[in-house]
Order: sequence, then structure tokens, then C-alpha cells
Amino acid sequence: MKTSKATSFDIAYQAGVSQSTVSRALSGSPLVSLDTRRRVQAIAKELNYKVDKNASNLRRQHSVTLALLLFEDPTSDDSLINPFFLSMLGSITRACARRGYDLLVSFQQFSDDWHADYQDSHKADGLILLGYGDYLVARSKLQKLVEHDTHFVRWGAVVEGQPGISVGCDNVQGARAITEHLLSLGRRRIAFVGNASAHCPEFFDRYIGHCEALRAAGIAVDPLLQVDAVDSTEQVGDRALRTLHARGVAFDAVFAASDLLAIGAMHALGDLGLSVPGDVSVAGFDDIPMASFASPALTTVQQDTKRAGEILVERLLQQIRGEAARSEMLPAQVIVRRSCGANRAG
Amino acid sequence: MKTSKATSFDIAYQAGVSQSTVSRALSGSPLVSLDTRRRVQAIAKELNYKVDKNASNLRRQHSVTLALLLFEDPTSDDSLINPFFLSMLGSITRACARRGYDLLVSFQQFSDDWHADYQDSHKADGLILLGYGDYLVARSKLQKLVEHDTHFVRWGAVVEGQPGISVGCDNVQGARAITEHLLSLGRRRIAFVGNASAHCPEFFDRYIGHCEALRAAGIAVDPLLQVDAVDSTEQVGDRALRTLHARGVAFDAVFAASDLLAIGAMHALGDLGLSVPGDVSVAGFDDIPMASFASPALTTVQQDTKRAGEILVERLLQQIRGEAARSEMLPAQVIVRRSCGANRAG
DNA sequence: CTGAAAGCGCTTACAG
DNA sequence: CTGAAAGCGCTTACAG
Repeated sequence: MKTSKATSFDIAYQAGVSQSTVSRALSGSPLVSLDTRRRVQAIAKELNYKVDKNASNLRRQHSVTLALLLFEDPTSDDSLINPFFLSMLGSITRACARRGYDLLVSFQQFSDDWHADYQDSHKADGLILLGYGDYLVARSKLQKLVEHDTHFVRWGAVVEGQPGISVGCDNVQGARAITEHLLSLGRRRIAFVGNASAHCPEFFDRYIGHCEALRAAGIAVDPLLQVDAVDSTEQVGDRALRTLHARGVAFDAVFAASDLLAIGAMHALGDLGLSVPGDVSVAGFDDIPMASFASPALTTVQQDTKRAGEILVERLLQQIRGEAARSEMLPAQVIVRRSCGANRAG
Repeated sequence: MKTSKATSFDIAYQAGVSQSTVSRALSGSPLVSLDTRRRVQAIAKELNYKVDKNASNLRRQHSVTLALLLFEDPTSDDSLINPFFLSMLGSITRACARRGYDLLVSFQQFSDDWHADYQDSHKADGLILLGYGDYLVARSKLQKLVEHDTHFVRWGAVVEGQPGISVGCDNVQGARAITEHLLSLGRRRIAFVGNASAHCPEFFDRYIGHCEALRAAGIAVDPLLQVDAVDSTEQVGDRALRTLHARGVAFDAVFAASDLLAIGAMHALGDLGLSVPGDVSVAGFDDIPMASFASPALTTVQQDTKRAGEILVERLLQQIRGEAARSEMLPAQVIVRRSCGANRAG
């Protein structure tokens, strides 16, 4: 019974029509009579026929799939994925599914020679780039992508004049808002955990927003209150806080550039005998699922990953269709929980 | 300059050989002189040539990609993915990459008519099924997959006589071990949070292991200490614990069938004014990243997701190669942290 | 509305 | 070791 696999010729034969007609009937072409279409569809279903994607793609010269390239910090543990990117992955997968696109997922190291490979081999019609990493290093690769006419979108800081298009949240605004919140709680010595250099434009923007809020409140920015943290992990956050503590500067709040860093920082504070939020308020950025289950629950800046996934896919599809697409910044929202001392339920 | 896209004919022309030779040279066929191969490779590189996957796949009749189908509880929030499956996803992606396979990722609802679609359309050579859900419902679909000669592996309980092959952790052994740990700490009234029915064979197996350990210690199983929890989320765990508490039965420990449930249970215990581990020991299952950052850090049963991903992919590839593949159970390991009262560092 | 035919870009017997 | 040729299973002008 189970012969190899039905082709459009098999169903054409059974339906008593030509193979072209089968193809048209199944692809929803209007050039087919309703009667023929129904007959063809019935037989196709009975034979469990599925259009061969490889043949179809080859002929149409596109693949109806998008590739998601996840860049991870090479230093991070092999099994770890940043929970924030994971939820982006979920949202992107869904956005693709809604549009009938398949999603190829691949982990990349920033050092790899990944540019254009997917599109040139017709595995995917376009690329979605996700992940932290040294922006200055990545930039030249992005440039190459543009030169090769590769369709791509990138999640990250929206920086002036960068190659290709990016979608990211408004880091400056989000950071400003959370620092204002800390300020409104009476905090004055607010430490910032996260790199503040052009290598990490997202963290840098958060630092800028933070400083803006301070200055607007008439508070001078103290460089001693900024601690570098390249990687976004609990371990790094923990260590950063110990570095800060070792400096001997006074601080009554910590704004960490990511939730993972913030959770690590809370951990260190506990070890150091400081209570959160009694002695020190702590705020993060991202609103990963873990944030609400940290102890105390973490006040943070929420990035709308659901919306982000939608827009990333939409912008990429625009490019694929040959339309003009532009970078876009999404608003971020402060989520108040217990870790800063306020009590409005999260 | 930027003409459309180089084909093997373009590079054949430049190299002064036939297109067949180009194909052979690039695919590593031994039927090509070293000299020719080098010349072809150089030109291919210069032209940024990539073999067209669609053409290649069509011809070879396979796609060198695997599809990962993620099933989620339809009740769960749209943006949520169980962190345990997320880490499986990471491990599977890497296992595929190591073998040169691409990975198509797709979310499915259990209600969807997903069987065989990917393989029949030649999008993928085989399927990896991941996710909880009603096993009894899924079973008939698995049966269909088998009938359609679809290659697939499934992560989950390894149950006797099930259709297809499965890879899962030894839930009975893991549960037995963690209950023994609780017992060794002097706990006697240990509640179990999680469904105990054939609909959820993984949770059921954990319940069985739990009961085995109790009986071995001469303790009768009290049905009042088991609380249903179908979904694996913090919310459900929280609610389950309140249900348990409302029953008015005494308990000095909680073994939750997943970390998410356990974290939710700890949350509820806190609200109820019970201290962990002072009044109640709490243990989970999975060892998701969040477990070590819960407060107190969660004692749990670790599933080796890295190994699991490897084996899942390997078993699937065996089937694709036409070799016999069999189900397999991986050992689970107790990770002791603070939530049960013991102090051996985790 | 339908059919015959070309062709998408490869891989792989087949013949040398 | 190399080339000419067939063919993978579709889609889509082209002609009716």
C-alpha cells in the first residue's frame, strides 16, 4: 500500500486533469473551476499529498522561511541562553507562524563567518539577528550583509547611521523612567551595573537615560557608582556588586542594566548583609519571567517582547517584498514590584 | 556588479570545467583531481557561491533539516514557554548544528493536525516532539505518525508499548531519590503536587517513585497529600498549595512534580505564613535556571538536558539512516540546595 | 478554464 | 578523473 510518496502527477492522474491544473487548484489560483478544485483537493487529502517544499521553493526562488541567528556571548555556559532572548524567540516563532513562514533557528558565535550564508543558499529569505555581543565587532559584519543585499533585521540598540535596520526598545527612555522611580522613592546614590561604552550600545543607552534622570534632578553623576558588566548573567552581577562594595562608596540603590545582573546583585547584597529594599533598592531591565519570582520580586523595565517579535518579522518581510523598511524603537514600561521599596502590586 | 546569484554553471565557466565537476568538487567527491578541486573552490569562494539548498534537497530527496515541534498547554499564557523546554531547545539546536543539520522550530497546539506535515512536504527529514500535554490524546497522533512512516522521536515518559520511540529521564528513579532525601531529613508527611493519572505519564511516574520511597520507609501513602496540577506553572503550583492547605491535613514537606510548581508552592507557603525550609521542606523537579535563584534556592531533581538533546537527535538520525533505534531513559540526579533544610552546597 | 512545455539549480548514474 | 544528460517535483508563461 504505502508506496513512496504522492506527487502532483499522481493526483492529476486520479482526478483526470493535467498536473498544471493540480498545481493551480492547490495553490489557490483563480484560474480553476470550483468543481475541479474541489475534486483535486479531495484526492490530495485522501492521498495525504503535500506540496514538496524543495521543488516549490526552487521554482519560485524563495523559501518562505526566515532564519533566526542567535548570538551568544562566547564566555557564557554552553547550556545557558539568556531568558530574555528565549522569550523573544517564542514571540518571533509565533509571529512567523501567523504569516505562514517557517523559522530556522541557529546559534552562532560572533566569530563565525555567518554573513549571508542562509540567504545565498536559499535556506531562508531573510535573517533575524538576536543577541548581545560587541557592537563594534558586529558592525562590520552588518556592513557586509548590506553589501551582499541580504535581507535582515536586528534586535538591539537603534543607533544612528548603522548598517541595515534595527528594532529595539527605547533604552534611554526606559532607563530614565526607572531612575526617576528610584529618585521618587528618595534614593540619591544610585549605582549603575552595566558597561557604559559604545561596544554595548544597549547598556550604554541605559546608562545615558539613567544619567539624564539624575541630572534633571540636580544630582551629579558619580563615575565611581558605575560598574562594568559585559556579560548579562547572575554571576557577573554578583561580582559587579562586590566590586562596587569594595570601592567603599556609599550607595542606596542599584540599577542593573539587565534582570539577570540585578538578580545577581541582590544575591551579593544578601551575602554582604544588606537588605533589599531596606538598605538598598534594586531595579533591573527586561522583565524576564524570573523577575517576578525573585525575592524580593524585582522592579524592572519591561520590554514588550511580543510586540517586538511581531515588528521584527514585519520589518523583515517588508524588505523581502522590496518595500522600504525603517528602524523602530519600542516604548519600555516600568514594572513596580518589591525590590525598590514601593508597594504597588506588580 | 551585483548580478543576481552565482550558480554552479557560472563557476564552471570561469574554471573551465563542466558543471558536474563543479558539483563534485564542492561536495567533496573523491572523483576530482586535487588541482581542479582547489581551482573550483577558489572561484566559488570569490563569487560567494553557495549551493542552492532547494535544488540540492530536491535532487537528493532529503532536506538535512530536522523539525522541532513544541507543544504547549493551550491554557498557558501566549508569551510563556516552559523554561525546561527552552533549555532542551538550546541543547537540541546545538546537537543539530554539530551534525550539520538545520533546525526548524515550530509551536503547535495539541489540537492541530500536525502529523507528518513536515516530512511529507520535505521540509524536514524527521520530527522532534517536545512538550507536555495529554498523553492519551497525543497517543493516537503518534500512532498516525508511525503509520505514515514518519521519522520522529519524542521527549517524555518512556511508557511500555507506546507508538514510536521516546527519550526521557528516569522519572521514577529521580522521584524516589528526592523523596528519600526528604525522608533522610526527617520529613514524614510529604505532599505531592502534580497530576497522578495516565494522562500525564511523566508526573505519574514521579508520583510512583515518590510512593515507592514512602513504602520502602514503611510510610503509608495518604491520598489527601496528593494535589492535582495539570499545567506546569507557578500560578498552578501556588493554587495547588492553597488547595492542600485548605484540606487541613498536616504536612512537613512538599515534593512538586516540576520546579515551576515548586516555586509557586513556596510563594503560597510564604503567603500562608509558613517558612521554607523551617516549617516545610520543598523540592522540585527539572533544575531549571530559576531554581538556583529562588529563595530559598530550590532542591530539585536535575534532568540532563544537554545529554537529552544529543540523544534525541542521535536517535532520530538513526531512524533517518534506516537503523534500528530504541527508546532510552536517562538517569536523573538530586541537586541539594537550601529549600529542604540541608546545607550541602548545590 | 485547461494543457503541454520550459526551467528552477542541483546530483548522479552512464559513458568515456 | 571528466563531461553530457537525465531528472528531482514543482510553478508559470504561453497557447488555446
